Amino acid sequence: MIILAPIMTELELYIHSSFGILEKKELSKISELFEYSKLKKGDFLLESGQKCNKLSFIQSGLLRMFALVDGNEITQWISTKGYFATDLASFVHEKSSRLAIHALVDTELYSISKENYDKIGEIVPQWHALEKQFIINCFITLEDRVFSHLSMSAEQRYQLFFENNKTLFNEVPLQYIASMLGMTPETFSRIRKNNIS
Amino acid sequence: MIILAPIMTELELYIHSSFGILEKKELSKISELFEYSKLKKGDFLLESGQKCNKLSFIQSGLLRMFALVDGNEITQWISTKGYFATDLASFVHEKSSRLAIHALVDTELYSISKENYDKIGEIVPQWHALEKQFIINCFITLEDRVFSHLSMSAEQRYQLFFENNKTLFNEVPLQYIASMLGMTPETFSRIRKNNIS
DNA sequence: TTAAACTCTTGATATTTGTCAAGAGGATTT
DNA sequence: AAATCCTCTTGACAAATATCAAGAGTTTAA
Repeated sequence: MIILAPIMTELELYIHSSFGILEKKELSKISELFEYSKLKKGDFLLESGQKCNKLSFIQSGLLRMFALVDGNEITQWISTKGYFATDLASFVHEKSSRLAIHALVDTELYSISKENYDKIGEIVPQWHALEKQFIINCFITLEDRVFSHLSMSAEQRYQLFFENNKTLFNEVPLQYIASMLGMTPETFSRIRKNNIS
Repeated sequence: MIILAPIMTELELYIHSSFGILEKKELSKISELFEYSKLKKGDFLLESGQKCNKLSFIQSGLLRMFALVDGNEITQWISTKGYFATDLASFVHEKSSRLAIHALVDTELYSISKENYDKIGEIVPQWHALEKQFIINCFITLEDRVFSHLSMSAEQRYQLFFENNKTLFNEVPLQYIASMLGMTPETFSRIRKNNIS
């Protein structure tokens, strides 16, 4: 892969903010492991039932992960620029995915195969520590999310999420956010009416 | 710490099943990093607001993690023999804990400090791989749990959990399981009445 | 071994949230 | 520019779940 300015920016930013500056040589070695691709709005990165054999770093755009349950789309998560997207269970255990991933807008990705992913740690030993930190943070985020379902009403979940993700509300269909928060679009709409601000 | 038979059994079992047999010397070095302790039923391993500065391996017994919200105890999780218990957010980021952890029955623990925990990887390099695997599995478990709140009714969550955790139902007050599944004890009781088996 | 404290259940009722149906406004396509 | 599809809203109603209150068994503690 040719090292493009964009990936240097986003990925570098990510790595830099995590464990400082790397040798240019190392950074280029890492970025060579990734493959650039584009998705048009609506394109699928992963279809339900497939094996998710790559991890994708979002250079720009938005991805939605969802599953089909009884004819209803359940939105698990929406991933934004600067984050990774994958079905971790499928990626790690090489089993078919319950989730589909599609692009909510035109999206640029840098994707890495499982095989290449394992090479990162060989190139940059600090990677393992970063990776661990990253997964732990994902874990904590999910723990908070479970907690919100145990202790909060739909309205409270809405308010908390709105405070922390205001920009997302202008970027994606609200029905997806509703689903992600565990409520119907109708309930979501009514809650919004009571929270005009 | 003197290496007792019990920790050899449970911890060894855990490590063995994960990455095979270690040199006895290494295993003993690891277990020396842990400290044995006992909790009586009702004793607290961690009180809400404290920093959780250790990770505890449960040799025997049961621990419940919960938070107090508006005077209601929200049970986040119940940990059993052979698993670790900690407030990961507090342990990793050294901030005060939202959760309290107490013993539901007399419980034996092997606890390790953050400082000593980091030494494990120095003694057994494979530890990092195991640790990563472990955290990922926890992540996947939580992801499934979130999914259950997005796509399932209280009754379905009950049924799923019951199928996978039948023994727990005879070991702990059911109200804790109800809370952990995100419903009141009354709803839980009514669901059980409809699921006599 | 009695009293107190838990734990679970059940009923009556209130609240929250979902379902169904219809329509308005925007965006996209032809 | 019209037709079509999306997206969001709203209303009426239904279903799921919570709340409150009381009571019956159990367990725990004095």
